[in-house]
Amino acid sequence: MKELTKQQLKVLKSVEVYLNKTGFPPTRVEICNKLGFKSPNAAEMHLRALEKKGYISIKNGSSRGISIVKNQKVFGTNLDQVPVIGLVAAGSPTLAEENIEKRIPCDPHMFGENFDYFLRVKGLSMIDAGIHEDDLVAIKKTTEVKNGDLVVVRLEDEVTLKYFKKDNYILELIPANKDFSIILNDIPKFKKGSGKLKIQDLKKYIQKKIYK
Amino acid sequence: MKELTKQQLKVLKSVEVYLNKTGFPPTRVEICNKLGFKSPNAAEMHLRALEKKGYISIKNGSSRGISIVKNQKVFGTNLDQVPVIGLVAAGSPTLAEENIEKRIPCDPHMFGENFDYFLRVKGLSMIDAGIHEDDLVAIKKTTEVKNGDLVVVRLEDEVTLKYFKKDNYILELIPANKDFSIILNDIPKFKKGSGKLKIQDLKKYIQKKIYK
DNA sequence: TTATATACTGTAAAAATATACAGTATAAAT
DNA sequence: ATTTATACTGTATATTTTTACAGTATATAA
Repeated sequence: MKELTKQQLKVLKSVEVYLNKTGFPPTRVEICNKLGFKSPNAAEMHLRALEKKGYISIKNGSSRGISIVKNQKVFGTNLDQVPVIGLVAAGSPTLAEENIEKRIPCDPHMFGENFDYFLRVKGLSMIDAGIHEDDLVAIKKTTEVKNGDLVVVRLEDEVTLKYFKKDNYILELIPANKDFSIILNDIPKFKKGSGKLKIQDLKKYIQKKIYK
Repeated sequence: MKELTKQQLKVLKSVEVYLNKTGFPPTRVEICNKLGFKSPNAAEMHLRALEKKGYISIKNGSSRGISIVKNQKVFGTNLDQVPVIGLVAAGSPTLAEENIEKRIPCDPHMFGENFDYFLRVKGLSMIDAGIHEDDLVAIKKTTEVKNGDLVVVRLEDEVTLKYFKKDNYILELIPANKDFSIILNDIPKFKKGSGKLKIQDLKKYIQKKIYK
């Protein structure tokens, strides 16, 4: 993404503000009024510069035909390639090449917050959470885990999704299927650095049955 | 929120679609082209009706000056009270007062199309569709049922959710749980006016686990 | 010194657009 | 039988808007 001049940034910001306030884009003259320009051509030239640099797109001949370009994906080429990792036990779901099932071109902000990869769900252990076999779950790496969060857990060689709950000295990892039993662990056995339990990732947004 | 006519809803949807696609609102003529109207005044009148009913706002004299009014709930006061009905067999889910579990203040257009009430799901019969016990399902009354639609079915005194499928003389009501068997019916047994089977409602949008 | 890029003013014309007015048609309500 | 609401067509016009063209001014780079 090319650098913007001070004035171009001003124009871009004023377009965004106008859009947020009114729900539709401004005209050249409206931009001029806002920024103190006296000629509509001032706005026009800044807009064309913003278009050339990929920050906005302009529909020629159309009034207010300005739209903010979110992800400067001209051909879908520079969409992020988000890796898909199978939840098939045996080792933690790392982003190492051998674990990557495939890559899906999509926007890592599609659920608002950023995420790092997709996990493909195997088995029926998450059925009560509305997550079914072959669903893709968007995973975000983090170190902050709250009670109730859905986390990716590796226990020995098994990798699963569990709800996280910690009350003082008791750590519970609750599956989302009533047919499965609750795994309940003493915290000392799995305390920080023990290497036995790793809460590696945290998940908030679920992507259901796309890209089979 | 006042009710919309079929055509007004079409216009509202087309504005939303245009906005999502382009980032700015359509002109009257563009709406006409999309919906097959031949006079810009057709769009104009629908837009003014939508404005009067509070679904959009229009900046007079401004090109493309349409914006979608998101939630006109300043205090949540003028939100519709949508009834919740328990799916507990024994009689069809009518809107009669004795069947209404409670009322939830919310926008009947929260899923785009209008709907009439919420149905609270009991049992596990819809688990494969991602619908779980105590989920609320938004129901829309209609007489148009297509194959694959999820419908509310009353059979004698039992009320359930089923997928609708009709091929010539065979009517299938398919549950969304592999553990349940498929009910398959000859159409003559349940033909129009027999009183045995009533496909009363049709459902397209699922509201999951809000307002417990 | 001479380009070259940025940043405008000022004007004007062509095209896009909103919007008013005059009708027609149909179904439902009174 | 008459009104009322919905749902348009068709035309026309004033206004909005884009956009091209001709300039001016200033700072920076070659």
